[in-house]
Amino acid sequence: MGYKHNIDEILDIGYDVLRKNGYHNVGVNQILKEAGIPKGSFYNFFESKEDFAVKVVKRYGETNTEWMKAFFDNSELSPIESLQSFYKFMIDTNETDDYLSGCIVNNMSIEVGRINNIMASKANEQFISWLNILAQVISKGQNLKEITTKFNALEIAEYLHAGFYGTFSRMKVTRNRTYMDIWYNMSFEFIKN
Amino acid sequence: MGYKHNIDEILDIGYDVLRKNGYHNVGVNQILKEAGIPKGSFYNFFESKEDFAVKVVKRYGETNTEWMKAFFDNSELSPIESLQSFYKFMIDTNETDDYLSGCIVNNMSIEVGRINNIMASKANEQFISWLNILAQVISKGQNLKEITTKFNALEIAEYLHAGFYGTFSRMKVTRNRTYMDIWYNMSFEFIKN
DNA sequence: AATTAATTAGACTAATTGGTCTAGTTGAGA
DNA sequence: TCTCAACTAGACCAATTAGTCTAATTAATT
Repeated sequence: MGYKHNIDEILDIGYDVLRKNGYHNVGVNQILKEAGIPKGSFYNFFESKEDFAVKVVKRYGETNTEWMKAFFDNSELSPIESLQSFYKFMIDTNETDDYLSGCIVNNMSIEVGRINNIMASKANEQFISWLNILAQVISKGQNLKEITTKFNALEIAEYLHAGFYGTFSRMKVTRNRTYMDIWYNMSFEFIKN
Repeated sequence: MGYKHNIDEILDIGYDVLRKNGYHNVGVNQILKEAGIPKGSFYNFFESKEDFAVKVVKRYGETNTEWMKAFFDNSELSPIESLQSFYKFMIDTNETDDYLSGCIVNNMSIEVGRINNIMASKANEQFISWLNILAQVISKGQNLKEITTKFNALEIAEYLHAGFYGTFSRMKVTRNRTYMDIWYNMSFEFIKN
């Protein structure tokens, strides 16, 4: 049966709250309220607010890693086409979100990357894990001569995905997808062979 | 003579504090302490903490706009070379800062862009102002056939500069310039004719 | 010299912060 | 069925939050 509350459910709610509002702008009490748990349970599950936030990032990062793996494994498109369809999907997802939240790993990196070593290294971990999946697809595209070989696959992956992060800064203040679409068109024009 | 304290000096100190620590992680009392002013003076000069932060971003943005204008006006390099030297300088600047702070406009966009309309529009204003300067240089480079004409100057400017913002997320958690240098090499390789 | 508005100074406030503590409850294993 | 650790519950705490208020001081204007 288990007890009343479940860590993963709390982490999922925490993901929403932290992604939308950031780290320092959210109090523990707000998390308790949104998750519907008493403080005792929170501190039974997590050592501190920091520990909670790190675990939120970890869970999201790992879930997303699995999702990405499945996405590319199941794709019947060519490598470059599957990459394009991946980023198209990511941009569309942000549209349904009114372009306001962005990516929690990016948000945490910028807000607390400098002042919190544990969060910094956890965010970096997730990013690298995604990067390796992208690099594999890029590598396949290079072998098929779809993608430029001027740079190696991992570099192109980092270029693409961090470039995508740059679009979030613009999106959050312009609140539209204009620049994300420009980024998409230019990036794929540049890396195509 | 004037009074004891000066708004611009407070804003300059505020720039340092907010850039390094973010918005919600800094209290008004900390600003008072670092600037050496009493609370009465702060609330005499600024309506609120938000008003203060917006004015910090405005002042930095405008100062930087002037600096960029002078940088490109005084440059004796060709357009693409002056762009390269500009970004080289920006990367070096972050190195002296131990790669921890980044750009305040980017930081504020990510941390409070979603939840604070005034800050969002002020950050966007500064970004656009920089963008226009970059676009002018890019346009010159396009006329000289140094830079690709596959995309218009403003699009390339936004692509370049927001891409550079993406590098900050990586920098803040990896705390080195590796990815910034990769970004630099790839971006200029891609936009060169 | 008198008046006035701007500025300085910091004590104070109500609300909120992250976190602790104790008491009671639950569920699984012996 | 008994035992014990995990969990639930929320009152409580010291510190901090953004912001207010009143009084004193300063500089410029009349």
